[in-house]
Amino acid sequence: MGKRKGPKYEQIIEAAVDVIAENGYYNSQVSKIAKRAGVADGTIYLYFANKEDVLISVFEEKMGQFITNIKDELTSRLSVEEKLHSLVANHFRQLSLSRNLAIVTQLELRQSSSHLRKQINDILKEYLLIMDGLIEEGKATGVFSDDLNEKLARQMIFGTIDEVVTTWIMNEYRYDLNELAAPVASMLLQGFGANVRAKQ
Amino acid sequence: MGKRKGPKYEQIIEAAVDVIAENGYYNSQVSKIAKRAGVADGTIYLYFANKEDVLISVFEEKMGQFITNIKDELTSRLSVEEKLHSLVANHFRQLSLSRNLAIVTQLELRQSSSHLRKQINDILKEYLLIMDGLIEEGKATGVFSDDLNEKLARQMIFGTIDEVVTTWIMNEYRYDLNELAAPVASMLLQGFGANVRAKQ
Amino acid sequence: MGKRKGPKYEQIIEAAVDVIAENGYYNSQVSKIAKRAGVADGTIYLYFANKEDVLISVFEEKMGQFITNIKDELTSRLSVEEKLHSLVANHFRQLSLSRNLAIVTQLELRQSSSHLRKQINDILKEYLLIMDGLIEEGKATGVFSDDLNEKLARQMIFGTIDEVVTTWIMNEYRYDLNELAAPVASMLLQGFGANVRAKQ
Amino acid sequence: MGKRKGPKYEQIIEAAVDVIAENGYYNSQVSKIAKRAGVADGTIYLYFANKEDVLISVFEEKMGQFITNIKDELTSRLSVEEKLHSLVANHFRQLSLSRNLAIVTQLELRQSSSHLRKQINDILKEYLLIMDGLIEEGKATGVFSDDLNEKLARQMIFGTIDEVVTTWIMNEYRYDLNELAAPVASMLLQGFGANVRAKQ
DNA sequence: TATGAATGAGCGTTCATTCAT
DNA sequence: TATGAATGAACGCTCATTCAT
Repeated sequence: MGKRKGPKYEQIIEAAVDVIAENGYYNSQVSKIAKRAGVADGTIYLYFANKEDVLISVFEEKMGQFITNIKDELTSRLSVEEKLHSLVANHFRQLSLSRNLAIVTQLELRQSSSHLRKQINDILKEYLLIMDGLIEEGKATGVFSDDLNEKLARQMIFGTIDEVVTTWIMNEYRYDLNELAAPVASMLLQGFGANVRAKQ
Repeated sequence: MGKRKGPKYEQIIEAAVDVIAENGYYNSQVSKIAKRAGVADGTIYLYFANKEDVLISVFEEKMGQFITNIKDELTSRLSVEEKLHSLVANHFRQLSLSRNLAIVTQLELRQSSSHLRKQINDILKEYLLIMDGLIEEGKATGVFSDDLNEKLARQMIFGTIDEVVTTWIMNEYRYDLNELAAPVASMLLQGFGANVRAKQ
Repeated sequence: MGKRKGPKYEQIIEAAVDVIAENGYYNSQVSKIAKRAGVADGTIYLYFANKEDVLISVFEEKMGQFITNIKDELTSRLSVEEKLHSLVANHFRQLSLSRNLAIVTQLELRQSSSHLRKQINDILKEYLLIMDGLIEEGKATGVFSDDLNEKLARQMIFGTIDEVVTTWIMNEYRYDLNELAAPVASMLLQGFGANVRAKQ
Repeated sequence: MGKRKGPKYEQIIEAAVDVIAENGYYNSQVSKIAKRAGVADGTIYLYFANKEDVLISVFEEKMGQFITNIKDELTSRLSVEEKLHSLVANHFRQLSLSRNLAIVTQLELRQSSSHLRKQINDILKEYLLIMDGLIEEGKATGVFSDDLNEKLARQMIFGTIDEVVTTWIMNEYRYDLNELAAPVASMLLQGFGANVRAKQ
């Protein structure tokens, strides 16, 4: 169990995302995922320890790539303001491009047991660390207020981004999520004490 | 079914909150709630249509009072800044006072089926409308930027508050949530273009 | 329990017939019968030992009157042929007049446990004895064949009448059951060796 | 669900007949049938859609063979009188050979919901059509009266056979059902106007 | 007598997981 | 590796019956 290799592993992950997005978390039986992946039910257990392991792996794989993409853009030499905007824009862009992934991470996977969600949070930690670094840099460079509470600032970034994406899904993608990156980043920066009047 | 009265109704609601907080949403069987409430399984069905109805009622009852409390404080003649601070502080205070309720609303109830969450959203709508009113007032009185995106602003308020509370729970209440109301409100106001330097 | 008196007893019996006819045997809960009878659930148990007792009593009361009616007409001085015709006609007439009773005795009560049906059979015994007497008389008077198997003859009478009524109900009363009394009696008599050519 | 194959399907059908015959229709839980069949509860649902489907299938399988057997004998070149006798004798013989089946079809399955009984009736229809054909032939060949009501005649055949079998079961098989075929057929034929004195 | 709120045993069905092939 | 038939524990809900008032 837990041997990660071969194309089957990927097939199952992809199938899980699609099945969960289409049927909802609690209608996503192992047998349904197996069928969609084109493998037998039992095969799932050759690649994953159990159903929960499949779901965690979905998040791991997908969020791993997600975070890598965001990191990649941040390494370039950008101002803090540009970095925050880049992070938000990248976050929105990636979820815009894969609505199934958006549904799964924003809605369906949150229905999982609190135990599973703790593990998901661990995976998210790397993403949060990126935000932490960004805030630190903002303060160090004098762009953000000295008295800014860093932890709260990060929670504000994540909470806002998260809520904006969720609302977009709940509104059935009726507007372009990408267009919200600029105003969202602007509000956040302003909240942190950066002078962004000009940008808005 | 669905006759709301007597002490049993309240007992069941309270039992449900405790059981869900302690066992998690998907480990909260009807029989467990009944036992905790000190009634027979069947008695649940004299007061509620089904299990889902119990959960919706938990949210209705608790959120109803929650929102009423927040509204009550807002009717006083306060500035927009004071109102936003009051809202955040009140939100944090109420959840500080009932950790089980906090767990249930922030973590466990989100595991419910999307069908149930839609109903929960309807209840939340009233809360969101309060926020909308506040933002409108802020723009009308010139406290907030003219070009503030109202929808996004509300999502920022809700997303931030929500994330702050969730993080507090995930950190096992290791700090005082109430002390975060002022900085959170301040960051939000600043994000909306209000001049709040002095207050912080 | 089992005190048979007062108008409530009758009310409950009547309510049971109606409720069973309208809802079917397995949708006829005690509470439904009580509501229809205009009494509390618990009151049923002041007049009947349990639900099964209600059902047996329905059959007892209704079949008792049913059989009495048939007996009354048979005491008159009629020929065997006339008596058989009278029995069939009377049977059909009574069920024609109360379709709810017909549904209950022909369809719904047969869904009861085999235990209950044994008791129903005991009640029917009196009716069967009437038929037995009739057949005996037919043989004694030479109207029926000497070698007629009396038990079988009775089963033929009952089985035929029963099936004709059931078929009539299954066909939703689309024809007049009463008009079938003459041909049915005629077939039976002929089957028993009576010369009924002229009558048909 | 509903995949009919392998020995398990047969096992479950046979187990159902035995369990129903021994415990009565409403004491025949799925778990009891599964245990008797030597399979897990869940296995039932690999072969049948639900409990009702098991019961319908019992009737389908058993009645299907029952009717086929009767048909097979009727295709031979027999007189109408012989055919009717054959039908009755065959009916009696088959139920004599499987008392559990007799109990199930005559007593227990009649307790099923009217919905289920409608489906059972559909299966029986083929049997009734055989009887219809027989009666028609009787009239066409002048064996039966010209003025015989065909519908009633069929109800007489079915009602009589049915009642004779039921009575035999209620009398706990104390006599040989097969011996009743001749007199029953004779009575029926005579009732239809056939000259059968000689045969009896 | 009469009430009706409360009881709790009982059951059909699902689905994650196993294992013989 | 891969299969998929088989497993059986688990749970929401109903309803006949009781009993305090």
